[in-house]
Amino acid sequence: MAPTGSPNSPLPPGSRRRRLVLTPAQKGALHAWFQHNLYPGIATRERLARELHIPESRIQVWFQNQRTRQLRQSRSGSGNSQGEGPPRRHQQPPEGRRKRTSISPSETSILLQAFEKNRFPSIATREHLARLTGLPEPRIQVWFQNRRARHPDQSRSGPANAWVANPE
DNA sequence: AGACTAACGTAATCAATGT
DNA sequence: ACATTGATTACGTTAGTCT
Repeated sequence: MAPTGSPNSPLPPGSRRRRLVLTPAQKGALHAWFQHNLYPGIATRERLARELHIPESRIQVWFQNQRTRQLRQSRSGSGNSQGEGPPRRHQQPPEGRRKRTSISPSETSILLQAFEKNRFPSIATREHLARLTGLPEPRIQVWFQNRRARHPDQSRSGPANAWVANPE
């Protein structure tokens, strides 16, 4: 039983974006920047994206993963209690964030419909929605993350339902 | 087969914007 | 002041690459 197949597939195949393979040159450049700043702002990330020919969202994820890697290595490596940088937040003036994306009511309506059908859209679906709305796919991914966090599956036999009772 | 790591998830929080 | 919601963080998990 349970031949080659997994007992259950939490995620349909092809739901993730294709994993990209970084060249040694790209990794080198990223590591170099990481040394200078663990928290690059949108301007730096966009510049790196242009120079390395990597989507900005992938740069952002690389820095996220890299911070975790370094912290993990710092800890388990040895009884290092000081010297290396503890999770010191940006000591330099923090670089600017991405400008808040404004999502129009009609765009929200499109995303909302998709959300009701599937709270975990595949990369193909997210890209489709990006075309429909004209919004960048990474913004759509974040939109779904925020939506899931703030609108838990209400079809659960939970509390007597106190959500938006619509006053008036 | 196991190490490494990009992609992705949640939870908490920061922060812009509108009322 | 406060509610809403987009953006970012830490950290754990999933799954593709490489040895």
